[in-house]
Amino acid sequence: MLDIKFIRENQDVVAKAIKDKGTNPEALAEVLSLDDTRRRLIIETEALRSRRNEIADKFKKGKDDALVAESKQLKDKLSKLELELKEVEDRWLEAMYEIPNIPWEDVPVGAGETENKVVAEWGKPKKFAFKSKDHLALGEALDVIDMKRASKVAGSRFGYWKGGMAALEFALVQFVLRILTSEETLKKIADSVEKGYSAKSFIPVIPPVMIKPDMYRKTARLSEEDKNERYYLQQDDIYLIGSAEHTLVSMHADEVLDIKQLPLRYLGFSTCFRREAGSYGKDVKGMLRLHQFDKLEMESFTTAADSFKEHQFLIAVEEYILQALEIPYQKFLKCTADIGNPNARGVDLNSWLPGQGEYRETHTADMMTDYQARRLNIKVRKPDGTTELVHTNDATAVAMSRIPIAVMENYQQKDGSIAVPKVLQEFTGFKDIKK
RNA sequence: GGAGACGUGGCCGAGUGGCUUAAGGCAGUGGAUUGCUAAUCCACGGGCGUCUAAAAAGCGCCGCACAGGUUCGAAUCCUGUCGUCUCCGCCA
Repeated sequence: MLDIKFIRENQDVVAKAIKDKGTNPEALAEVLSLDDTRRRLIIETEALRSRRNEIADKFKKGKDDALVAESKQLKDKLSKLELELKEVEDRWLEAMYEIPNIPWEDVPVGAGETENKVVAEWGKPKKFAFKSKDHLALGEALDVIDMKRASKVAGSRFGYWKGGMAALEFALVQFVLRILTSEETLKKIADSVEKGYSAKSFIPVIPPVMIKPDMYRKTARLSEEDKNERYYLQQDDIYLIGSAEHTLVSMHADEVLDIKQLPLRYLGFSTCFRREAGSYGKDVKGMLRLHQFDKLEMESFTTAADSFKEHQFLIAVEEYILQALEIPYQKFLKCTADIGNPNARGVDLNSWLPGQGEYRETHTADMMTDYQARRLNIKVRKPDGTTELVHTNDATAVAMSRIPIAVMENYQQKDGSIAVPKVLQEFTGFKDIKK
């Protein structure tokens, strides 16, 4: 959510953001008109309350029947006004959620995914001296993927990872955990962003995978559109998370953080749940798009001054991981329509998947500025004693079905076996996944 | 799932219907004083509205888990919800 004062004073900026992001064009006018009504009602109710307090004060000296009558009358008027005010405020808040975050200055204006800009490329697609296969063919032959039985048991878009590939996931977890808790490694990465930038370790977290509706709303990840994508457990009025981000960012709701704690970095490991309601017919083959996958997610809380650097830092971490795994990728600066409502900026890394013959999204980094923090009410106390909203950043460390797929397809060998990337071998304890 | 206790500011903690402008303490920030440090003293401390070009100051309203209710008046009484703790039950 944006600051209403900012919206009032910068209507042209907000209107441009709405246009560039392609969100509801009515929202701005609605917010402003509801805001006018809201403030008018506030003034009226406060006048009545003020008079009521005045009367109550006089009763300290003695009772007065005329004043009792007046006060009773005030109460009637007040309860009507307060009801009206609450309705207007609810509607205003709904409209406020529809106003998107303002895109950062370097975000390209564009109407969809195809207008994202490639800003960097690392590695080259490998040429195989034999006929390469996709992960499903490889996995079924090696008996490390079983989608047929998953479909019998759970339905479409589920899979079993088995044997060597299940072990590979645990190896990836340990590998990433080691990098993100090593200040020595992080220092190199942080210095690449800006000499001397904080190399503070990430705190590993295993967060809840369920979240209350109200809290979900406040993370700006439960818009009407988002709801189609979420699993909701009616019996318990609770949602399954789509990413660890959702329960990590809300962890500090209604808190005032000490500036010495910042940057506060978490590495969350969780299963992620997605209905994939809008993706019928897309990626139906294989493990690329599932209802359920595990993910290591980075989440940072920083001051406003550091948030852009932190965003770059998280991207640098993502790149470090892909480079260590020797997976070729392209780096995209996402355009206004593709970054999403709460983002000020977004960067994707698309990894080369030989079996698909294309680069596919494996990482995403979101810069949220104070958009999430405002509704979650997360602040930081600055050295001068005042408080300001924190800025939040989130980014993928490793998304499990996609990186394992990238490993399978990039590391496949002529005999159909899969070589384990060097950096993972100490964690798997084996060098190949064979029949 | 059952029984009980509890939920007050950044933190601790008093407050059982109007003497509360939420006491007092700790931490923080600004200032005064003092060779330095420490100590002492004073002030400030959340949100919204109003005023303002913007702010500050001022004024008003709200704020004692959340939502309702009773009352001229609620942190205080009542109801519901959520959460925490203790015990019992169930359970990996």
